Amino acid sequence: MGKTYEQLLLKNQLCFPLYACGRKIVASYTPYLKPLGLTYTQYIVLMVLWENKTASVGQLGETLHLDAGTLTPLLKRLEQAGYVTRERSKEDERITVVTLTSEGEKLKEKCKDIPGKLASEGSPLSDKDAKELYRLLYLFLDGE
Amino acid sequence: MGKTYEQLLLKNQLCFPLYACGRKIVASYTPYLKPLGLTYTQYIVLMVLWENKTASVGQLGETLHLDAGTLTPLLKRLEQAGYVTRERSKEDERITVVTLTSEGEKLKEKCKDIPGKLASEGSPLSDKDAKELYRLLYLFLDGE
DNA sequence: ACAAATTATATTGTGCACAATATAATTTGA
DNA sequence: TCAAATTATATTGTGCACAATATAATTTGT
Repeated sequence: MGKTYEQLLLKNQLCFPLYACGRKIVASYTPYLKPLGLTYTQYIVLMVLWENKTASVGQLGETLHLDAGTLTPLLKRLEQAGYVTRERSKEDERITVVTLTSEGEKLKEKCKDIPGKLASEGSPLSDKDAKELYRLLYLFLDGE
Repeated sequence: MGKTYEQLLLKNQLCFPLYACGRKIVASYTPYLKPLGLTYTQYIVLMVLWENKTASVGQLGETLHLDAGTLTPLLKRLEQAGYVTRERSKEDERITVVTLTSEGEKLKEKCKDIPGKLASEGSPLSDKDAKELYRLLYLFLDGE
């Protein structure tokens, strides 16, 4: 194996574990979300709304790094399920305002123990390592 | 905001940056892969084959943490493009053996500079941070 | 004021990603 | 030995994820 190709080895790249960890996160939440009829992406959209009650499609996209092509159909499904409403802003009709319903608010109570349950499954990371991982991930996300 | 809900805050969770970084990795490779007609997942499948020339669907899945539902159609597309062949093993006909073609081998040459180009875009991480991130990600992946 | 540029969202199309199920080949055990 | 269990892959169906494009509303510049 020539030196030239060394960096093409899976084990020498940061990209693969990042990609794999991203999918592992979704997989680890799924057993807790599926009984509630939620996907992971729907869950993090709801997390934003549990903090703010209301948000535009654009604000959700900026917060979660997702585009309208992902959010529009997802929000329609959440609307169909009765967890949010979608209506055009009166001030600026280009904007679609997403608002949590009382049913959506109730879901917060059902979800509040999920992070704790996942933590108690025994994370392979110590508190110190988790903090460091958190720092490095945000450095990677926000940097450049 | 009651203490009970604190752990539901996006900013307090490790899951979101992991999920977002996974997608950012795919997005950062895409500009280099798309001109070659490849997706990121196809690229990492080819990386395994560039190392081994041949692999079963199951071996690819174990290495990349992907299941047959993802791999079968992806491999059919790579076969269609002429980069791999798929045939049942003579010894055990349950196994589908995926083999790199000479066209697939040629792609390795075209891809060998991609990691370097991405690195030169200016990673927000120092070498030391990148090493530490690598360690923590594999701890998270392999642990438990 | 009003045409051009910009902004915000929606739509369309392709390709993952994975759960659930199906199918065929191989292995195991009474 | 041969039925039951296991293994490896394929198929089906749902839901992202995102590029490319479309559309309608708003802003900008002259």
